[in-house]
Amino acid sequence: MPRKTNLREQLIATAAGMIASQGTAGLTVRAIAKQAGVADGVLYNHFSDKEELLAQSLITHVRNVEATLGELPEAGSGKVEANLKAHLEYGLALHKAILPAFTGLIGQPAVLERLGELENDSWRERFTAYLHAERELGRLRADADVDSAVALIVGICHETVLSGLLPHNPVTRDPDTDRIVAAVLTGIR
Amino acid sequence: MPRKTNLREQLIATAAGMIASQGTAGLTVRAIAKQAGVADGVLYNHFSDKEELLAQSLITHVRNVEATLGELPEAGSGKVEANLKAHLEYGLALHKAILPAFTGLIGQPAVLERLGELENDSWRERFTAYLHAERELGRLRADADVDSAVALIVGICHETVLSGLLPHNPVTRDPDTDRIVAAVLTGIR
DNA sequence: TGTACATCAGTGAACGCGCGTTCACTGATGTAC
DNA sequence: TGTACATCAGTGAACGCGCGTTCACTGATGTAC
Repeated sequence: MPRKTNLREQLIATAAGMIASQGTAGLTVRAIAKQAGVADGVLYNHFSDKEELLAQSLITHVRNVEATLGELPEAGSGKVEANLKAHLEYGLALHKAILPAFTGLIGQPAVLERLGELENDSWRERFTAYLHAERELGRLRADADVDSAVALIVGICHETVLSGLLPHNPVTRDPDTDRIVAAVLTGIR
Repeated sequence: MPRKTNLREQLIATAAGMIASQGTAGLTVRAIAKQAGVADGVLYNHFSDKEELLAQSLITHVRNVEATLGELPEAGSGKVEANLKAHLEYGLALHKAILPAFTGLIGQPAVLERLGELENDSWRERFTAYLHAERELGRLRADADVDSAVALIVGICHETVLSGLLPHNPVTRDPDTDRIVAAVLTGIR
């Protein structure tokens, strides 16, 4: 095992990896230290407490996930259906990788409050901007309620991931993104 | 304080009330016992362990919430817009009251597995049935993708509640149900 | 180059705490005569 | 009716455990001469 000079970064990377594979629920400082191959107490030489390590690791985790996701399409290029589908699938993949880590922290706002530097729902903002641009280009109805469409699409991302986390559901399949896109574009009446 | 003959029911009612006001995160058996005005250990005379009490209390909590919500409209009656809005507002109120209790348990599947007797997303099922009925009555397009519409509406309920729980969002307003309904009915293109 | 000392990141046993859970005990209530 | 005993729901101090955190100590490394 190569000796890293910067133990702080090593601990963050290790914790981020553990968050990715098992979430934040039940994640202990001892488990992180063992995984990193260092002593239990060493984390307090580099962080004020567990929460600071967790907050930094969450940020790293989110960035790691975003780095694996492709680019989002530009307004005006290609077909609207395909672009909408790409945005939806991006959001689904993003939330599937990220939401479990955050839901495990719902009882502890202290960690979440340290995440200010993580500009949060940047995907949602980009998606909103994309739809506004398409509307101005005339590729969506002039009176289309873009903000509601965003809320619907973002919601289905959360809903899909949450349903998978709460085992009370019989079967949870990923939604058919083609059909969702069609429904949002066309409506049901 | 009136002495209840059935301490088991008293403990469930007390815990359900605490779940309603502060969720399941950080809920301890001592806090429940204190709130109920009984000894710490008495719960083990009536339940096998904390999880059994929690599971029963969750069921009671859900039923309490459902009892406060009004009736859902019947297909064919009134206007579709108003009916959809009523379903959406029902779902929003239901999830706002229920989801926080469940998200606090995401790390502990043991409790959730004891909830089998709670027929779970009965609202979702009724909503799906409602939309199918409206389509057969000709009040929705014959080729309307009802299942996707359900997924979108359910999703926005989860999304709204979750955004309120995760404090990383600047402002979380309840969605404008009229606009959401219009967007789902009409689409954006 | 060799030696003595200072530094300081890293160590891991130990601490305090809160949790779920246990169990010897209490004392009100029911029963037998 | 009165008395002795049995029952048992309820009590709460105590237990074991895992957690985050601390801190006296180690030992490799750098520095001075």
